[in-house]
Amino acid sequence: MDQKRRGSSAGMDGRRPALQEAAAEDSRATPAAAFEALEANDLVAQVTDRLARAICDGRLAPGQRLVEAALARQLGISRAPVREAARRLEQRGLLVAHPRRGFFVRDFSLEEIDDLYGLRIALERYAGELACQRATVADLERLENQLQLLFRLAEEGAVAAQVEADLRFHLLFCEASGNRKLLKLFTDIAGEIRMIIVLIGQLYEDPHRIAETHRPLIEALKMRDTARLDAEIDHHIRVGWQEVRRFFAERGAPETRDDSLSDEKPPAEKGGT
Amino acid sequence: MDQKRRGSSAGMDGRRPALQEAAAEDSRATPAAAFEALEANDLVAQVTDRLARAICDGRLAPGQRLVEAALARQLGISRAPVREAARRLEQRGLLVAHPRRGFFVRDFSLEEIDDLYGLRIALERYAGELACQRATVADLERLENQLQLLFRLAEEGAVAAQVEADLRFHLLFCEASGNRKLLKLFTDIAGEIRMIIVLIGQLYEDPHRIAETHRPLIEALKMRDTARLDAEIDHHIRVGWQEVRRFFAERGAPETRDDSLSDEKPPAEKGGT
DNA sequence: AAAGGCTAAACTGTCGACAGTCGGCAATTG
DNA sequence: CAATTGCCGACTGTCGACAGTTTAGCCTTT
Repeated sequence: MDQKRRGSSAGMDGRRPALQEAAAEDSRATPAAAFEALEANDLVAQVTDRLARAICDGRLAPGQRLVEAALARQLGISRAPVREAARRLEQRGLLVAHPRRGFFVRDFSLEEIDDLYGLRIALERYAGELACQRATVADLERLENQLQLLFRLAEEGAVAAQVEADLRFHLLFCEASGNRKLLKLFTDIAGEIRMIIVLIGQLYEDPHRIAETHRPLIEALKMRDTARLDAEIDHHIRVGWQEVRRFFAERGAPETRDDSLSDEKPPAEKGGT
Repeated sequence: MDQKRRGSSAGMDGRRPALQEAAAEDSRATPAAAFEALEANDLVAQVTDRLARAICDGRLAPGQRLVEAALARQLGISRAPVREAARRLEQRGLLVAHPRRGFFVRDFSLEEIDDLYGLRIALERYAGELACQRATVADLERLENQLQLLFRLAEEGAVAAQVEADLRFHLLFCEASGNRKLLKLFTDIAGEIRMIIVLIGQLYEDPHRIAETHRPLIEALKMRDTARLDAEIDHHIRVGWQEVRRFFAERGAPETRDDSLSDEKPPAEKGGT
């Protein structure tokens, strides 16, 4: 009876990153179909988005507890949507759920970071391999543009934006692979990477050089040189990995509640995402 | 320290008249799959488990719709846990959620199968690489035992059990990599693979030979021969992939609602999981 | 003053109730 | 007779309410 205004404090905000929002499937009647499909009332999506942003912006510190009821109240909605949103963020790796105790903002141990980056390399290398076979001119163009964007942001000193653009560059790469499942997995991983980078606090020492390190990737892809692209990707990511590792080594390692084995260490150098 | 809880809640009198007559009248949505009511704690986990089993056992056909309320009634619980379980299965790839329309049992298009297997190769190769560096004697032993189990089940002609054991063998492999995140991702993928295999209906033509194809993997790992292991894994999986592909090619391709690009085709031969 | 036990407060897991939405069937129209 | 619009029923998205569990703080005991 009181389907109250969900605008108290939880209005509806803008859209988010979405790569290629394909929503065209209804081409039946309505000739002048020029209306964009609106999907406003999706509380879960909105909450998910907000929380994700808050976490990645560092407004919510790692390890911090999230109380469903409190959040729900702040947003002016019930617990159901909040709960659902939290679940989604959990699967994306931004939150962890402790049964009967609720959700906590994800914190990363050094081991987890290594696991993540190692996996990232494996996935991106595969993406590169596929992209070499399948990438379309449109894909290449998008990548080129993204590269230009990286340079522009570097000039402007827009660090946060550059981190975002950097990640997006890699997503475009995965997209060019044509393997949807791969893109999906990588998207989640990118989310975790983003969080790690933000946690560390800007590590971009030389924005322009960072942007530069992406050029070889496109070059190799353009030449359809699988072997070289493979090597470039491996190197590119390892550089960032070792940079992250350096900053994280001194930071605290959270709950590493059981055994563990770690080896794999990235080479040396310094770099971007 | 958490065994006795929840003394039949619901209301105050603690009675729950639902359930018994549930299946009788309901013959519309969620048909044949007659689930028995459950009663304990952690409902979500139980429901998740049951549904997963039902799906993998083929009791729930691909594309079939799952109605929250109906399921909840059959299980004698409310919709909340069912909903949550469904969400989990969605992220595991066994269900797909259509906004406002509910959950449907996952169906695979040929493209999705290709994406999946391609990804699987990438992941298992990485797992193999790591395992070569880190696998402990205990890991090797577990793998050996699992291999023996495969042979035993082959002898007994326990096809279903062998499929399960086969998948587990590969999981052990990932476990030996020591990369937890990798293991997690692969576990989900294995779930989808399992579903595909079951959908196809037993494809094990020569159980013993299938078991045999796993031996080279252990051999290479024992020798810590990364390159060879890499090649073996690639080959091993591609064999299964092409087998699956053959069976699936004639089957129907479900809703592939958008564009798509597909290339990647596995070599020839025939094989197991 | 520190350790242990007890009580109250804070939360999560579940439930049952609604309202709005989606899909299909049926009456209507040309 | 086929296409279109309106209506009806079936379901999902949300909500508010409880019960049992876990956590935190206070009091008692050694």
